[in-house]
Amino acid sequence: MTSTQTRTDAGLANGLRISVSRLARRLRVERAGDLAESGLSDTQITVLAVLERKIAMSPGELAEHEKVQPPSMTRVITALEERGLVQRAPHLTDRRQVVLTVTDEGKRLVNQLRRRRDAWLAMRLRGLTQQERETLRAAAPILEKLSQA
Amino acid sequence: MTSTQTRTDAGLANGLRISVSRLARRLRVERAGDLAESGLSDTQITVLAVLERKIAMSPGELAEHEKVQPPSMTRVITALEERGLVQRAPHLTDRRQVVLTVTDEGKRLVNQLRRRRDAWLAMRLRGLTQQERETLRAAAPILEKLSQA
DNA sequence: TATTGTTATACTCTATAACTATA
DNA sequence: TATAGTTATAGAGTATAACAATA
Repeated sequence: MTSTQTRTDAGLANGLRISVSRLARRLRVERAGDLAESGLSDTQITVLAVLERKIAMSPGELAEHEKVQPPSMTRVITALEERGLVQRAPHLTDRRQVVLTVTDEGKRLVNQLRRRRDAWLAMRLRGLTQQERETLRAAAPILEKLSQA
Repeated sequence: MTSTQTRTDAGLANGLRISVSRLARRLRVERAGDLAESGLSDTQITVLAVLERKIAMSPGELAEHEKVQPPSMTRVITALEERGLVQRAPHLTDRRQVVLTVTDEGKRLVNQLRRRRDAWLAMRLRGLTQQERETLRAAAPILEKLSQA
């Protein structure tokens, strides 16, 4: 299975899809420990991380961004707020809207989780040759581009 | 975000983790349509695909492979059997065990889903330069290696 | 009348605990 | 007594429908 044919373009699509999906799955499994330890669900962590980067989003924007329905996002936000990780505040001009921001404690947690997630992969990367790391360095932005709309 | 620092080794881990996770997520979203259309859940499709490649596995082996508990796998298998996609048969020597095989209809469905999943990525790959595709061709087996234990 | 967000409720998937059959 | 699988039951997460407040 490791040597999936990637010579043809169709073969490349198949091989790349499998290897990317498999590594992503492994990354998820590796962070499962942190997930359990933090007591937050997968979506909760993702939302917290999004908010930490792009500040002051509304629940509606977040729901669309994360491809979940608004009521589901309400529950996620409520859970995060009860843990003191995010804060709801009224919108300045439109009082129907809610503005969300990450608390200092939320920021601390996000950065802690982020570092831990990178740690596993960084360790595995050290087991590669210099040449292989160069290849991945070149591939990363291309993978990023592929995922964009 | 696209130009995540990948120059340092720590930066590479972070950039690679993000790009791989994001593309995998995109691949999941893109196949969500097929998933809904087939009426099968994510795990059901995965199990069917595993069985189609490595024939005659037992429920217990599958549960371990997919990192779910045995009762969960029982439900997955039952659902697939009711759809006529897999078949349960008694083990030849140990009558406690169950042997699973994919039916012809199951094989047809797996191959159909597989082709459709590759189609989206193949289309995106055609939008890259020849040079970029070469880089990904070189990267795929390295990503595969990273995900191995 | 349209929108933003929430509450009420139901469904899907997975887990733990208890049980049956076989080794 | 241990193992393979199943049944019974509960919990987590998300969805749809109905509702409240504001534009």
